[in-house]
Amino acid sequence: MDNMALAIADKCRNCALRTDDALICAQLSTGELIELSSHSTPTNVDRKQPVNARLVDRNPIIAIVEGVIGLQHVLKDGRRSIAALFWRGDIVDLRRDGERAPGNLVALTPARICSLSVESYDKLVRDNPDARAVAISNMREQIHFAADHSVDLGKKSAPERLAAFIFECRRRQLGGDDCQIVDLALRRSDIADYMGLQPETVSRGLKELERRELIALKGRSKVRILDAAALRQLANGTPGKPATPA
Amino acid sequence: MDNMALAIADKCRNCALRTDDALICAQLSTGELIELSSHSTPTNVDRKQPVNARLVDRNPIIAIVEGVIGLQHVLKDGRRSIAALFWRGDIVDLRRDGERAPGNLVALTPARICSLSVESYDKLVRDNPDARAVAISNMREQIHFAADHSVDLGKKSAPERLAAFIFECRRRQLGGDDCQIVDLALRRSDIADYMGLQPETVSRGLKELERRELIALKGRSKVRILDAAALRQLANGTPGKPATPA
DNA sequence: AGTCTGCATTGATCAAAATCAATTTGCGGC
DNA sequence: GCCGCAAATTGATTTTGATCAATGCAGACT
Repeated sequence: MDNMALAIADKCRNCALRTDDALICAQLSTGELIELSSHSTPTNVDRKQPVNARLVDRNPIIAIVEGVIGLQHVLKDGRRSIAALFWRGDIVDLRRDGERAPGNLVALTPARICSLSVESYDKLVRDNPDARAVAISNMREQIHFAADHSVDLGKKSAPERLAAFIFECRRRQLGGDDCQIVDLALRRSDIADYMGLQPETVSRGLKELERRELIALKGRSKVRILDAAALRQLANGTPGKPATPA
Repeated sequence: MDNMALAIADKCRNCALRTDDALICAQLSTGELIELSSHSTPTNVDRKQPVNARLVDRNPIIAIVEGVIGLQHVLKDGRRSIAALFWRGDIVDLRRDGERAPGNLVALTPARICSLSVESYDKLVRDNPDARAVAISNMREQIHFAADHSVDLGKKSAPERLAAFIFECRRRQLGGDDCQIVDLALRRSDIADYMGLQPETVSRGLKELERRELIALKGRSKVRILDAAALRQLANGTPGKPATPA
């Protein structure tokens, strides 16, 4: 029992995946947690650093504990795009077959992740219905989110995309959906790569939202939402008046 | 036993979901199939028709039997975008919460779908490990595919997107990955809405691929791949020489 | 305090794709 | 085989955002 307590203390005590009731490790019995923890590797990743390839290769299930991780694809001529963002609680399953390159995970903020072995993860999903429910529901959210993101990239203007991005940040940040102040979390160039824009366009776009009095920029990475309803409208693709005419 | 045989005969006999070993209903015992079939509604949908909203509302799990279904979002000023494509064997789980509009399913070719009740679908995923494996692996593919699609939309040129689209069609069509002739399946304007382009640009882009001798257009909807390697390169984002210079 | 260094912003061009407006082309029905 | 029509193509023009090139700024380090 001391061993068990110690085993948990070692890695998992205080880990958000365990302490937040909605997340995967909170669904586990003590025994399951100990078992899982012996096949998991928690790691800190500095901003801009890729997640260790060897680690991913051995344990291709990555749970995000803290920070933001991007799934990055680099085209052969250097164009970079970030196909998806993963936030606290998300589970990234990197197993894949097929002809297209899988892309690689990079930290877009200082981050903490925990990589799990496929065997223990699959076992959990098989045997623990609560863990399974969390895992499946996270997958479903990822699918729905990806669809929304495709709509953003497919047909929206730069300001619309940025409005959508601000809401994504708000939804995923600790305070949740009712904060007035939103932390953009990523650098301009990462926002650009994620939203299919150039950094300059991100900059101008945020300025434009400010000019329309939908937001106020507070320093480099914080935004105060001034008119949440109008910003939401814009994010959802309502054309949006070209600002208050004189 | 006659009843059982009849019950299967009624709806599920000859259904691809049952006859194709890789698909969900092929994983079920006779009893499970009968049970599921009593909570499922197979439907044909004509091209351009939305999937009946009431049907989706009652049974929000949609399995694609045949044809192509698109998840369509229409912005308030009429811009249309198709966030995802679903092909034979795909399972669409439309349950979702959250602020963004869910989008609606429309048939992009004449299609056949089967809508399942959440209860019986969840029961299946809970109790039948093989069915669960099929369902989860389909979700994982959808996630990976969506990521690839985001890369296409985020940073690729029109010809690159079209090359990627041709490969998507090839991968999902019955013949599979080694066909020379690919059926584009969708109309130009649907391709446009899916790939984040305008129909005119799709037309010009396909012409461009033909000019570069990567493909040959065979009628309106069929394409012969002339140089699969180079086309793949282009799809993957290698700049691509501006055609054979004189 | 002073410099260094990465980011962010700004401004001036440029190019790709969108838009607008006709035609043209196939294809299903007679 | 010939209509009729939706879909596809073509061409001219405009727009948006990318690109290129500085400049500005704030925090880290000495």
